[in-house]
Amino acid sequence: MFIKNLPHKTVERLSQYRRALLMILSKEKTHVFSHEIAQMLHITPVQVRRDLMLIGYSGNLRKGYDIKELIELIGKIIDSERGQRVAVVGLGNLGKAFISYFKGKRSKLSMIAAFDINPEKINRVFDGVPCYHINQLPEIIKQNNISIGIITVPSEQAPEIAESLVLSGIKGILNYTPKPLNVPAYVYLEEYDMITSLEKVAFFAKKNDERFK
Amino acid sequence: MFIKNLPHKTVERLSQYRRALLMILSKEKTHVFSHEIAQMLHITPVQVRRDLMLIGYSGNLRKGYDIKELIELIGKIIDSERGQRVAVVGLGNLGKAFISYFKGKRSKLSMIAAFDINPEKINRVFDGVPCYHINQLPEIIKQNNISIGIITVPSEQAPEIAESLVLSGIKGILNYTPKPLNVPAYVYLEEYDMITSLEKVAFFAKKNDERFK
DNA sequence: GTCGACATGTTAATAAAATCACATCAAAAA
DNA sequence: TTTTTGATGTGATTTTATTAACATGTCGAC
Repeated sequence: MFIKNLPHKTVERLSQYRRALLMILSKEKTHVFSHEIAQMLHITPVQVRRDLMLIGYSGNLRKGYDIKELIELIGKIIDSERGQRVAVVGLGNLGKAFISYFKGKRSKLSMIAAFDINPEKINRVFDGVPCYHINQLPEIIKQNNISIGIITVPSEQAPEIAESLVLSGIKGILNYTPKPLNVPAYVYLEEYDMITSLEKVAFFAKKNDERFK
Repeated sequence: MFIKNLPHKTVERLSQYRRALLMILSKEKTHVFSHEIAQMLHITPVQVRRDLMLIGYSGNLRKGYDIKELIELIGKIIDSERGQRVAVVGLGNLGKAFISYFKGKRSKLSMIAAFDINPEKINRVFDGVPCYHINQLPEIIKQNNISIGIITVPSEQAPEIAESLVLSGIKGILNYTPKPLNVPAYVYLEEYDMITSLEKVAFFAKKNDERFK
């Protein structure tokens, strides 16, 4: 399914719509209104309708949107038909958090491998995911056709890991390290830094506080 | 220090500038050019200059920006003069990751407490941070004047935790749960969902792949 | 039947963020 | 001195994202 140039924010929200819809889907409730979706995610109904417009989905004027149909359509758009395989590099607390959190979420994404350098972790299975030594990374990535890598190693090591992932043919990287990475244009890179988020919250909390005082 | 209405994105970058600058600060290197900062963070020099303009900082036309001065100025803007105290609710893998990650980062933010319900964790210290039972939360938050809460509990419990934090007088919340929260306007709320991020990477990786094929 | 209530779908307007384009200036080089 | 180089600072523009406004359509009530 092709929709040209879906905005980044819309893609994020589609993922959230789907999850919210999966939660409320039931025998009794087969349809949902834009304002209901909006309320669940604390956004406006217009935003929801606009997003659905962008993916070309039409609801029923009186009943709202068919939940099941909508879930399926979102899947057709954001999932890859053949599924995508994911690996976590760095099985520290954050890597583990990701894996546990991921587990059980049904999805076209499957968590295939973890990598670390700690001998105690290597060749063991964490939450269903086997852990290998980092120098097996290229081999395992290629063999299993893993296309997405999540980097949760200490930041100094992030650049070499990224390079190794790219050389192994990865298509997308999610970097949780504060070290900004350099990747070629054909690899999609998303970065998230927890400390920055915290400082942002601190800043706006302070500001809010002054404003409401 | 007051600058009216700094854009969200600028605040995020200021946090990153500061960290990058702290890394390169040394006796030999006292000044930095906008294009150097830009290169470190993979953004454009104009973006950097624009951000610095917004906080009213002027560089030297020939030498660039005084690193030390800039670090200090950013501190004056994004830090709270009296410091802010932070607590993590939920000492699972993610909560631990946050604490370890946070440790040692010098800053006006101090991690004061963790909360959990697991008896094995309660009344023990993790990475310098004491862990209490969740029903002590209001008490500890108030006593220690904690103004920022990070939520890393399982998502079902997130709403009640958020409510409890708000009632205890928290000023900002960072929610790592996929459950969108409801808080009054005087509390700043930032939400981040790892699964959504991953799905986003998956989507754009797929798209990129098609485009470059 | 027709009217009112209430959703959807979409164009237009606005706001937020990033980028372009260039005036300006200081120092080194000619 | 004068010119060239290479940086900053910022108005103007473009791009991205959100919100407003409203035309349209369907069902139930009367």
